[in-house]
Amino acid sequence: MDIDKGLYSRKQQILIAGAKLFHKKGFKGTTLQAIAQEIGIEGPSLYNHIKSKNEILSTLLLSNAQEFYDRMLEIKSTSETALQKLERLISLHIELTLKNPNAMALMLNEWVHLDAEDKTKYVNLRDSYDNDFQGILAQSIAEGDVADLEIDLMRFMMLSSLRSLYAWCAKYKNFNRVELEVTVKSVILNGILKK
Amino acid sequence: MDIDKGLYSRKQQILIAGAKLFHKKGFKGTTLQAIAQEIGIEGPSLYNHIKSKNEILSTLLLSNAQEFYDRMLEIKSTSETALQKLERLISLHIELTLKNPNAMALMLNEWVHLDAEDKTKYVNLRDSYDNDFQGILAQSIAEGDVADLEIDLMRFMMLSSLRSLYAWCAKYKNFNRVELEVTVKSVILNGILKK
DNA sequence: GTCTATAATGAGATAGAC
DNA sequence: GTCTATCTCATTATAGAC
Repeated sequence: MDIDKGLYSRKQQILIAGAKLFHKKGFKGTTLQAIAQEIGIEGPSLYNHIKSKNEILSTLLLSNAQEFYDRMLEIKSTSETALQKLERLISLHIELTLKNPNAMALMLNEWVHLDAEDKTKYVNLRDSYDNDFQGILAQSIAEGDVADLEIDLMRFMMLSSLRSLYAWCAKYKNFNRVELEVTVKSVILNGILKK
Repeated sequence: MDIDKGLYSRKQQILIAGAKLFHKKGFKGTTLQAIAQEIGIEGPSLYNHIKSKNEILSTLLLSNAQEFYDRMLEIKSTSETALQKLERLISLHIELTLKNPNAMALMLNEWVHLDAEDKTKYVNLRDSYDNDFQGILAQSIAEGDVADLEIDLMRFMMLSSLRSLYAWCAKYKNFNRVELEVTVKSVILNGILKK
């Protein structure tokens, strides 16, 4: 029983415990009994709050994917340069990683266990995000700020390191957030070589 | 039955099929029946070649982790500059990714399902590799080639994008390998900004 | 070495009392 | 809303014939 009962509704407690355990042991490796125990009730009691084990996963994944996509639309619609938008996207990843580290981990792998309908929704949201990300990257090449390299690969490498940041934050807990943002931006934009 | 019987021993066929299915559906989401079907036999027949389902996973993970570490020791022991060693490490990741894409995917996540003893071995190999990688990075900072930023984070971002490359290769099958290496090195070393 | 039959276990989900 | 008891099914692994 690790989760404060006073602050969160049972449903929220289940989602928090689910994210933590799905991250630690995988969706298939996590039992409902384990989730229930984490919040101090018995397994079958969960069914007063959820419809199925899969519902926990899909709620976590779809809400986070939706949040990423909503924020992308916001950033896309500003009148900044594409490079400024890229910097905002880096900040966005860091912001949402700090807010929801366990969910970030799930978004990399556990979506394969969604059932068909939710998987389609999830993949569509993710693909739309990736597409828009690449569109902004293309624009920043056109604007002369970014190097004209294989764009799929650039987008892929940027998103790979951004999407893995949850693991770094979990390991080095005493980092300074501002310094984290500055360093991540520098590594992505300028590379590791000394100028 | 996707795997040519003539070229590989049954044990090898099982490992190839296991890697493919563990990657696609996760270790816990893959049944022995599915692995058996992939090579054209029945589930229980697998036990003529393996001791348990877990043995398939541990063989895959430990042999690949060992190969990474052996190659690291080779590279470490050369008399090149640290920066040249970093470039060799980037090439190493690409080489092993192309040789064994499914195993690369497993190394990111599925190791959590190893049983205690193998998990310890695996984590030790991985940590040793990461340590040596960071040591070379530190040396290249000392040699004045690499920027003196938060070194844990630089190492982490480099390895995150290198370890995810299997997914890019799977999606863009018609890439040129030389161009891939050149682009990856450029993005990591010089960043995405136009010079 | 492969098969069919089956044991043994574990986990998602439901029923019904409180 | 939570509990205990139970159903049901899937899956790992074994036994023993061929």
